Amino acid sequence: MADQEERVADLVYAAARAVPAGRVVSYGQLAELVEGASVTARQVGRIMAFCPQGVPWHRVLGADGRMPIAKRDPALAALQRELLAREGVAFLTDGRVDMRQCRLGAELEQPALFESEG
DNA sequence: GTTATGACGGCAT
DNA sequence: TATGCCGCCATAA
Repeated sequence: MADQEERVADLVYAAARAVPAGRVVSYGQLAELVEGASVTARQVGRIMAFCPQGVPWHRVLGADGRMPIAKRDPALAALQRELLAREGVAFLTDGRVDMRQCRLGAELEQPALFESEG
């Protein structure tokens, strides 16, 4: 059914909306957050390309913190970086997002970073 | 039907 | 750290 595609999209959007400000998730991670449907990072990318209003699409990045969106529209990459910066997301000198501490659940995966760094 | 590419991810070198 | 390769699913040529 074609509705299945919209169904999956809705789930992806819901998962994206669940991402709090100042936090980011990778396409693959967002796909993992989606429950009730088998979604891959590719699909998330395709779906996020047509995300409606109210969806924090800027909080979705590549697994390495880069913005592949730039190939679609460099302006969006700049906008994304601006929105993330306003939310307090840390950026690296490489221009990438600091997934180490901004990734959703980072404190659960790399607690050491929050212990030594403080 | 095959090949190539894409808002991706992981592993090997 | 940087490159290269493959897997994944969907769309276009």
